[in-house]
Amino acid sequence: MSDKHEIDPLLDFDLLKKLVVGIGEVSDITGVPMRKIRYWEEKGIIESEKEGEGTTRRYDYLNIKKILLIQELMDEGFTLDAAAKKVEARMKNISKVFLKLADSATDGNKPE
Amino acid sequence: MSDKHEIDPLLDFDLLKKLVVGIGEVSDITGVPMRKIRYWEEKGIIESEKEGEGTTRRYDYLNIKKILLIQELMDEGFTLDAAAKKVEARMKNISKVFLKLADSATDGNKPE
DNA sequence: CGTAGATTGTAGCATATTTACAATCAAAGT
DNA sequence: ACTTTGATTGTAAATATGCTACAATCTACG
Repeated sequence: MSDKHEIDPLLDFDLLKKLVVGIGEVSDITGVPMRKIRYWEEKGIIESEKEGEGTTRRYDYLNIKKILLIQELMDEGFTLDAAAKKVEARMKNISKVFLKLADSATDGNKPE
Repeated sequence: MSDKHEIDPLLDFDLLKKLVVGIGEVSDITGVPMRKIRYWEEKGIIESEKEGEGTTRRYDYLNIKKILLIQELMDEGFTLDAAAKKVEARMKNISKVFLKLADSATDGNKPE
């Protein structure tokens, strides 16, 4: 009992967590140019994961969400740093929800 | 009222729907070799989306889930075709759940 | 051994991404 | 007008990733 996989979860968060896309996709999805995404990264605002050593950037759900939020705030007139700071706060909640869902999906059922 | 974005959804399904990854990522995520994925595709079992004309394959959550399920069944001894058929049935439910969540997230709140 | 189903290997070419250096552009200050 | 600062963009050369089309391999079964 409690093998690798329980039954069908409603949604496979284990899989969703692993979905990481390249910078081109992020650009397509968010409408933010690749070049700008790299720039934000240079400034330490975004942090993509790199698999091996000199490989390419990968972005997960949370990264992409963050990019979307920053862009929204800048459209409203915030500076990059201000937007980043504001988003940073919201990301804490967003991450918490996402990771919590992901975790509870992983261990199946836990009383406490 | 009812602009582009409502408030924070718990999860941004609109974004999740758009997450499509390259074949290399799928291979990393699922453990199924790229070559095999392409083979299954040749046989019509998997259908990746191609953006433009001669561009590269993209796989979304549902595609990847399907690949995982087929691999599981084959590990249990099913033939490729049998596994594909069996999975096809399960995918209907899985898709329904996913797309339903995605849709209800998109229109925010709809009585009927 | 022969056959069918399943998978793998690889060459040659096409597309995507990276890094690094530099240029641009708008708004604010003096 | 000139300069500064923050934000963004352009691009070349190298590396990484992916595509197609060919053929080869491997296993189970009669």
